[in-house]
Amino acid sequence: MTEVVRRSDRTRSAILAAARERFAADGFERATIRAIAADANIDPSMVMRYYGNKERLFAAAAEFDLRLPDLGAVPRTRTGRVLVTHFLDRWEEDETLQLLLRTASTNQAAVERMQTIFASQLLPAVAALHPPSTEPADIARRAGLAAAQILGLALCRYVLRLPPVVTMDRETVLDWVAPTVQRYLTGTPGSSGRRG
Amino acid sequence: MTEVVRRSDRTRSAILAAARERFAADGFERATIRAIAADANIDPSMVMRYYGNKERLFAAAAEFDLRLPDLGAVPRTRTGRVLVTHFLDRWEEDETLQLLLRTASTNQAAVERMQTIFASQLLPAVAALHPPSTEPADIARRAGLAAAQILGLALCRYVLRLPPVVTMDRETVLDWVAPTVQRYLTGTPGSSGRRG
DNA sequence: CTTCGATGTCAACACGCGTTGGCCTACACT
DNA sequence: AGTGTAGGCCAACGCGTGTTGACATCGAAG
Repeated sequence: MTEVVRRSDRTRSAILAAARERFAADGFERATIRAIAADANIDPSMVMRYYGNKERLFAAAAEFDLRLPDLGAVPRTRTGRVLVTHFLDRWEEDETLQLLLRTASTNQAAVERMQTIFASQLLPAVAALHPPSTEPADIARRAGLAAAQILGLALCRYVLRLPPVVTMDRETVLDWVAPTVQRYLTGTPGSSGRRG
Repeated sequence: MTEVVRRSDRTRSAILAAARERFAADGFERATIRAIAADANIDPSMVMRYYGNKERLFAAAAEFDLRLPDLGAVPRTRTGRVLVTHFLDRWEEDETLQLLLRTASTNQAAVERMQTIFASQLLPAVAALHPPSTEPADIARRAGLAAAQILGLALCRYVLRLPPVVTMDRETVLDWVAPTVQRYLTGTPGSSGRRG
């Protein structure tokens, strides 16, 4: 079974790239099959041929891997900084995260994708920071709080474009936000962050 | 000039209430004039008569006042807790905030409304915590960070419905998030919160 | 009682959408 | 050269939308 490169593969990926761009920019409803097809320089009916319908095209475009590092392998006091840095990178190199954030407000499929990514990618990464005996609810809460902070930052920076949040350079963001995430991951409610 | 109560006022406000509900639940595009009119038990053309078009109806439905307390009047170490408490109340008693959060992802008007609310309501409230000589950029950054944390919490709790964030009771949320906001408002990047 | 504006209904328009099916074209294989 | 098939285009469908204008009804003022 050698992998044959079909001629259609180029078209398929052109459609997917255009779809990601349009969905990220306009959301699910306002991104039209016609516009996506035009961006990919093909006929709208091709989109249907390859992806069946708009929903399935969206599902394909919303496929996403956070590629989280192994948080257990970095110094415990630096996990917050590492995680926030990683997310900033990911936001800026792959528009799929913006796509999900934009569409999740109106699209149930996107919400479910977000929930899945949270449960299957972020949660295990946070769990790696704590002994197996730790209460699952504790770990889940920590992951949820970290997600809230990180997604809120992305929302204000990339979607709402609140001027002061857009202007802040990477280092400033890290200096302020990393300690917060650090506390959520390994600290206690009132404290600044260090704990066993 | 006595205020005359027109018979149409009931209809107007019925439309507005239905519009808020639909926009909050479905977003701008999927909330249809027909559905809103049906909820208000009137004809779709009435909506046009009273609000002109869908955009203006949305603008009317998205009118919002945060009703922020005077942060200068509460003990300095409790501003974080007060602010987060106030937002939790506001989220739950007035669906307009959810409406804005949901629609801002796809609707430019909602984005601008959010930016305006930030600049004209949150920013001054934060400014009241600092001497007039404070750098405006510093105040804006603090307000932006607080907004990111609070909106991220709302996003995960009310829109994405991440289970651990939904489950957390009010007190737990406050114990974790209030110190963060406190630090953003009055602390320094690395610290836990107290400063002049 | 008549009149007239405010309030509300009905039917229809034009448009853009997702989606479909038939047709054309190019290329690999015999 | 002939043929089968994958890749691609075109024109059209049915539908729901925002929006419009003509018509009905109510309630107060003359």
